[in-house]
Amino acid sequence: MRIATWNVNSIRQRVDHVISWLKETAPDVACLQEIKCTDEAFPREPIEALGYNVVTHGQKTFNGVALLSRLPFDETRPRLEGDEEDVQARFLEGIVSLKRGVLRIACLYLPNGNPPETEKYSYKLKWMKRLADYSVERLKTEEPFILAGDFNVIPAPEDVHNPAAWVNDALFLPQTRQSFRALTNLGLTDALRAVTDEPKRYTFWDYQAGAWQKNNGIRIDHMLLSPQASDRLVTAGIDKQVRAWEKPSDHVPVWVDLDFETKG
DNA sequence: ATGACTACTCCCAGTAGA
Repeated sequence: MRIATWNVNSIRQRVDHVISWLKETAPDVACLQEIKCTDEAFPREPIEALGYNVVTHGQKTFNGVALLSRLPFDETRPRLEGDEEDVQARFLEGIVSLKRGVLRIACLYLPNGNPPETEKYSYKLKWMKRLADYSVERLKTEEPFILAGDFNVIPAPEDVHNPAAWVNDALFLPQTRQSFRALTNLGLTDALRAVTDEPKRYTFWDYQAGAWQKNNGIRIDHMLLSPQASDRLVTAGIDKQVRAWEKPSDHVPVWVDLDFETKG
């Protein structure tokens, strides 16, 4: 089965792209970030028409995440535990049943954190700690799960065109990368890096200054697999081609193929 | 280089993104 993630930078601007991409890549489950609208405003009909169940956790103007699944959801839950005061719509998990057992998919939009000397950065680091705490709890179940989304983390120098330009940025600061490694050190696998060491496998190119044309990109959209999901990893990829479409998102989709049997 | 581009919003100049 195929699981994918994509920061669409406004679902209302990008619904035609999402429809074309769903037909092309045909994920069983897709995680969307930055839908930038309320649940009521989400254009669910054209997506449901392709056979997807749609669950959203949106808010006006900013953030917002959605889960699309061809398999029915046993359960879905918005919000990352660990801070009742956090009202930003950045997390939505869903559970689907497989032929044997279940698979949990967490769709996340991790805070950007810039500028680093402000509370935006401390919010990012706290959010990453909450994500680690969440992962520790889920790992105890020994059931397969996936953290999929826009992590706003450049894990390593080979994941950025010009590392020197990013050394003081919240996406690449040592403490940010350390917090990302804290996740992988728990036993979660960076799916793309499990299948290739190739540098420059980017998922984001800025709209400005011809970044796409110069391949001035960064790899910040990731899929982290629990041990029981990683055991089933067949391959992973990046749908780079959508960045060349007309009026694109600045991010492109990332996906994994997992050898799980589905029901029916 | 206080830039560049895109999308949001009390509909338009200000904010946010990365």
